Amino acid sequence: MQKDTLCLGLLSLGPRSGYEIKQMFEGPLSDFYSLSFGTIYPTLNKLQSEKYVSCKQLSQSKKPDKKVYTITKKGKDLMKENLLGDASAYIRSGNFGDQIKSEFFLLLLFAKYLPEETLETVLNERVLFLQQKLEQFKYDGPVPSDLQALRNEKSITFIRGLATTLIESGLNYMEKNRGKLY
Amino acid sequence: MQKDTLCLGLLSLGPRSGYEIKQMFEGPLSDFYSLSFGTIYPTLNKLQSEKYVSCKQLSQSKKPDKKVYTITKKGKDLMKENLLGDASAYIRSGNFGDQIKSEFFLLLLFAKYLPEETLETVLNERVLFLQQKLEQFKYDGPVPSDLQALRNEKSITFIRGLATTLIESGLNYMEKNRGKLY
DNA sequence: ATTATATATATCAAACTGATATAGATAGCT
DNA sequence: AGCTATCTATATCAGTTTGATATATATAAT
Repeated sequence: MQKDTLCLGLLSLGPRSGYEIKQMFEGPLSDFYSLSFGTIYPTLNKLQSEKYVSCKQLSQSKKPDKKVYTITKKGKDLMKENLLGDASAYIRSGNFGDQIKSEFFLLLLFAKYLPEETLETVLNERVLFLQQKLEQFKYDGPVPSDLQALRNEKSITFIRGLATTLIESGLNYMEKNRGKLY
Repeated sequence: MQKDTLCLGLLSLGPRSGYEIKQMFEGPLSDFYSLSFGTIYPTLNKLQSEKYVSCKQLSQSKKPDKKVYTITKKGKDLMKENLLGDASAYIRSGNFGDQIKSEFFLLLLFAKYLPEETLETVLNERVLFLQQKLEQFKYDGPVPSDLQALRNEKSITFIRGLATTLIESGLNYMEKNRGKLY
């Protein structure tokens, strides 16, 4: 997805600063996508200069100033147009679409070059790690207020449920079939 | 995973040209990882100049010349060293690890901006697409001989099985819960 | 006092991709 | 025979993106 469309989409959930957009990528979106500051800040500047977002400079008492961006009518129109135009391309992506870029799968591919006890440790730690992920996805407690907007999206509920299901069946498969790697 | 380690790993399965390594990424590895020609060719040149691989220029009668690379003892040692050293980092990656980069999940996140009939089409096509993927992973027929080496790896059997399981439970979830998106 | 951490924006070298260039061969169509 | 398309094969490069670093202020912990 174009960085422009993505930033507009996140701003459509409510006004935010670049730093806060990054926090979304590191929090609730961290398993699905990310953009770096090096992409976010130039994108917001470009969107502002082309009037897709407006910007208010806020002086905060105990924190540095921040620039809060709000999506404009023009920006919402562009976002909708881009989503519609590119929807068909996104059907074939990620999490069994084109690419997963899984370093873990690559490591398994070359598992025969690891000492057996290393492989054992690796698989044990992977299981632990996935169990932790599962807890994270299942956790329904309070989140920082500026992230609650995301949490409340119907689509986030759907995606969290899907992620939970996928991790559970992956864990199950690993526990039943890890013997095949030796 | 470092491109060096990855290329050495693929060459450890048998001597290959840069073009043939790319074919692996576009064939049996396409759902898990990829590198472009712009990365593969410079990497092979660097590995050769540092004696991690040797190179034979082959004149072919009906095709362009090709450079076939073979991993050396020094190269195999480096590969094993790197795999061991980085193994713990790869435990927390992809397919529920750090990042999926799923354009499809992003599209769902903004599903409310799509007309209802578009969303319906998108979900239907995603189901069809995943069903096709499932067939691909289940297919056990003949593959080009230079890719058979990969197919025969124990780890590939494990990973294909895992992918099949994940797609199946993902499909199942989507069919049962798609109503939650409207 | 010092170190660590958090908020906040900005920049940049290094890495990587996607596209394009080059070149010989084959295959199908008219 | 000529034309277009596609495949094998290597190479290069502009444009994009990341990961790291710089800058600045403030709080919390040791």
